[in-house]
Amino acid sequence: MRFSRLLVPTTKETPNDATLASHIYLIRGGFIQSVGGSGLYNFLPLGKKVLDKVRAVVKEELDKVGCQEVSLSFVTPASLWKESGRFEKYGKELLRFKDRKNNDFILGPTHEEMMVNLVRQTVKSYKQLPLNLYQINLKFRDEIRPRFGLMRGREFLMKDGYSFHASSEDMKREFDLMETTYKKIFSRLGLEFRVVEADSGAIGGSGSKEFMVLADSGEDTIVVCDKCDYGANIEAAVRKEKGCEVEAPEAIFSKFHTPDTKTIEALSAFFHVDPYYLVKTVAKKALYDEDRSEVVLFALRGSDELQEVKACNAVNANDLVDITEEELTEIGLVPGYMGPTTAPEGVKVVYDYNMKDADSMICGSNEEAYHLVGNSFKGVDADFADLVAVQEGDLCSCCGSPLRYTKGIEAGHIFQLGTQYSEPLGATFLDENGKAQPMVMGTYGIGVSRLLAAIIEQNHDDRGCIWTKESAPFDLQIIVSNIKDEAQVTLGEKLYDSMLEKGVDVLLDERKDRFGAKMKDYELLGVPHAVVIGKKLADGLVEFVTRKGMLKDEVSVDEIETLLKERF
RNA sequence: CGGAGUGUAGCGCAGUCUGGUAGCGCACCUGGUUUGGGACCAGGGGGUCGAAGGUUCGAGUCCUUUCACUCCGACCA
Repeated sequence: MRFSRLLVPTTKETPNDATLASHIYLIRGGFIQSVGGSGLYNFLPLGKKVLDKVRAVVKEELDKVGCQEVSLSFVTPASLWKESGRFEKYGKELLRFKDRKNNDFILGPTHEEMMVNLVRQTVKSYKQLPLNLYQINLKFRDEIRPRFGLMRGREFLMKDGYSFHASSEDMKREFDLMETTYKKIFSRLGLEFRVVEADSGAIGGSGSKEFMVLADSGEDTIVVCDKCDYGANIEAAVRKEKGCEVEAPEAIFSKFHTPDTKTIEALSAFFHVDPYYLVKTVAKKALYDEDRSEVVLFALRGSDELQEVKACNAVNANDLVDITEEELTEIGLVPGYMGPTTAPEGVKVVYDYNMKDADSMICGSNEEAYHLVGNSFKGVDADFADLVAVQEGDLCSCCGSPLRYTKGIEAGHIFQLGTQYSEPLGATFLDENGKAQPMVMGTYGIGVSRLLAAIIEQNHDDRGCIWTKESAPFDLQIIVSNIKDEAQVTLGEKLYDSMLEKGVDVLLDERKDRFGAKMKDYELLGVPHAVVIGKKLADGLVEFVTRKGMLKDEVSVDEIETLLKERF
């Protein structure tokens, strides 16, 4: 491609709404263009090229392990979503609309229903299983707050795959195969990533793993162990049971006057007791289907923090929301002095596992200015669940080393779904005995357009993008410094032709602009390598440039063509 | 959804307080000079000032309503 013919509107100015490096450089480099609508982008020629390259890597690796690509209709009849129950459940992220006949439709935010529908119409026998179908198509999610350019857009390109099996064991096998395949994909794209345990969220299912591209700008906090392989999203992270070096306070059960002692810190100071021996009671309102809600108290050790996603899962709620002090008072709870043992009738209490058999605990009395000391939870019959947010420095449950936090961009997520879609949607097959069974499913996603952002988050400097080998919009850029210099032009054209002939995707910068402008554009676009043909041509030299680090090697004119032929 | 802010040329912004000819930089077009780090000179094109209503002789500017977008938070495969 000739630069003079390429539509790449590079700019010197940073768009005012962009804060993330990937957002800034993708726009300044003319890869994408804001549509004006929130979270919507056009892909310009260069952006489309990169997108296609990433997409090709994904497709290649999936096809290699027997996955088959399909393309499902983006506009989806709502009837399918009503069948699965998600038409009501999915919430405002689901864009609903009507056609001219007043029928309900949605724009697909994910395609479990569509794929199950496809399969239930075509697969009838165990002999046709297993099956792994995927598509790389647009998704639309009407996000509350789209941001960060391609990182969290409303319309985005996603690879979504679905596998169908006759047994859970076979589904597990495919799940592991997908994990391996995803690792290959992210490695080929040159990404530094980590596979972590994850919460399954709205998609549901049992085991799920996320593929986190490591970047400080990532929106997810992940907990990792440096000694072993353990890694988990904070929403799902577990730790080795925590003890306390300080001895338990000795006290017989009694009520204690504790005025103005409403926080864990204050309580700890008041009694000179480690927070480990205090009960933290967090009240939340749990929301369920059909506007049903209930107040739940979550009780955990004062040294721990509540992890809301875990808490939400513990009560099978759709969502947890905060409660105001007024609401608390109304149902008979005393803010600052709540305790799990004295909760009013009808208020559900869930204990964290670390509270099991806890002894010598101090907790609220649910009476203004009083706490209860000397509580024992030995043998208490109650609801227990994992509720704690793993902290930095907590110990790894696998190897006992300290855990640490890091930030990641969720680029892929794989789920063991089971039969939660196949059953309600009636996707069954006949087994060897001629008996109808629901298919066991897995589902696997990769945020393809988000990957562009992730690649740049991990690979950029203060001058622009640095694309990795398999994601780069071009393999090589040839820069003719001064097009008035005939010798430079001749050599540039010759190298260009020879690279084209070899099948190298090469960009020839033969614009009239000055050297500085061309280099700025080169740095902004981030093609991995360039040949600069400039003033030193008079001495028989050109420069071979590596974008990463902007390394420049002088190469003699006689050797450059050979060198390029070897490298590309 | 709560808090804050912004809408003026393709992009980045000034002008609004104190009403009176629509401005600047980048980009774009023409001509010329220039060519190793985003050149220079001269000339030029491009605007329903987010929308609707109101006040006024006169509104980008004042008043009312409304829409959109952005940021922080909450939220989120």
